[in-house]
Amino acid sequence: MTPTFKIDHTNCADCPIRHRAVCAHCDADELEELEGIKYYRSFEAGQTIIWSGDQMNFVGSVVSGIASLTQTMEDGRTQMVGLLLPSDFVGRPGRDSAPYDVQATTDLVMCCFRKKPFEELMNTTPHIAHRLLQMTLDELDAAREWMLVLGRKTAREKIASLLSIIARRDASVGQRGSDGPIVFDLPLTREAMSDYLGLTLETVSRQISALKKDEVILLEGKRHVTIPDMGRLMEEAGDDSDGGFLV
Amino acid sequence: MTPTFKIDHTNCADCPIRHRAVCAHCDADELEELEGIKYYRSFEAGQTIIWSGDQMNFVGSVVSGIASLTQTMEDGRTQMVGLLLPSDFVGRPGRDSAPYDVQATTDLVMCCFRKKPFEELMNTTPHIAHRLLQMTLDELDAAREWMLVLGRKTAREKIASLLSIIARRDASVGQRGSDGPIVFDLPLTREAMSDYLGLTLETVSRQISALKKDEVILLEGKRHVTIPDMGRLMEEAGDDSDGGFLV
DNA sequence: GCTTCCACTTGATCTCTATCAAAGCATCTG
DNA sequence: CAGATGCTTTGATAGAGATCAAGTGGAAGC
Repeated sequence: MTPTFKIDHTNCADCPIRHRAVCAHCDADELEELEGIKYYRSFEAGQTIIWSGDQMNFVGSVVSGIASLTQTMEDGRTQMVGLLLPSDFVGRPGRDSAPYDVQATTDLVMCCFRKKPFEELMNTTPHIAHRLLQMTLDELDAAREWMLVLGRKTAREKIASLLSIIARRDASVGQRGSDGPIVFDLPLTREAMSDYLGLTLETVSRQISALKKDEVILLEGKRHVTIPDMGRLMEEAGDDSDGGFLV
Repeated sequence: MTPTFKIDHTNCADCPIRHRAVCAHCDADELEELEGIKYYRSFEAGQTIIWSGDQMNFVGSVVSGIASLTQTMEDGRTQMVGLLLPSDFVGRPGRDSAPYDVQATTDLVMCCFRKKPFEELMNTTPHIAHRLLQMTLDELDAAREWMLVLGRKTAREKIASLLSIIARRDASVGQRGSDGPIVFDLPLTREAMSDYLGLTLETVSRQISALKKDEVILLEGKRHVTIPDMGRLMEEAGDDSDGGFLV
């Protein structure tokens, strides 16, 4: 349901970026110009990539690892407002400063493009502008879906919602549509989850324990999750079985 | 801080649409083509314009009145995910169906464009595509700012946040930057506010009474609000005094 | 004028989640 | 191995907001 542009990845083995991203590898034919302004950056877990208010002189995609967008109040309360998984786009063409902190939640590699030349390219290449609009609409959908989670769901439903997003994005590659169990490692600390869900880390821990006790999920160690029945998890999340499209 | 495109409205008296919208009036020079596919629609308060999942065969701007975007869970819990004030854009170029209900919160007039021709125009007119991207980025910023409100603010802060948005968007026209009191009529019922804020209507009512008792706001009747000190209200909202850019 | 209706207010109580506090359990360090 | 450190779990308690239940007040209709 997601892909707006069908990109053929068969000749693109070393490209980690999936359909939604703007990627020099995938579009080498039409976007050779990007090669010149492209560079890679690595970050360590915990590192802040951009502070809220800073100049942001690049755009880019996540290659590997996880980044988060967070907003912070003066008194220290924080809310994660976006979770960037591999292939997700970061950047605000036409804008100068970042309205939120961007942090590396795990070790992270990004594929960046200098903003100025990227914008020029965008202005002369309708294709890119169009694709960016589609990506931004996707992000907007995800943000709005998440508003329902934050505003109206219980702690237990919030956890189930988060798990089902991560399961779908992280683990389902190669398992699409299968009914079997889904297995993955949680890429977030309990604290990061609490920042995303508008909860405290204690509540996150308690609800995860409860879902485990009720066998909605199986836990090995603290991070290794097995979901025996995805449908059951989505019921717990309060989603209709159809399944959304978050983040 | 908001306008990305400076449009001169001095010769545009009958155009209700402000800087952020795509508007045939304002851009008559370059967008004459739009005239042919433009039409107006009126709705009564309470009417549903689009149901979640429906085909959405137009895009458009709010001319007068207020519309809301809401998501609903199977058990009836609802969350408003967007509030559309005059000049705001509705529509998802490139998408077929709506992911949420669109409702007229007050009597409403919209300026619509048939989607197909609008999209064709968009594909051949980089200017429009570019402007749409900017508008979508604005909406994304607003949605993310609202995630902080939903996830981390107290009921009192939520109400103050909502009042300060409405005050800035609704009443400040012609009062920009002034330090004097701000006066406006609340365009939302207590229930609509509760849907927007992730609260119950009783809590909304109690917190409004509390803000009134503490003289953060003055109330005449149930809807007529005076804000004697905007700075005070924004402190109550937990915003830094700079002031955000919501909705 | 009286009734009805609707949006709103206010009160009493309950419950979920936050808060405060302590302890468990890996991994790393010396 | 002992100790430190970081992430996590669990327990006890408190508090913000939900829920249930009346009641108010203004506008519309008869």
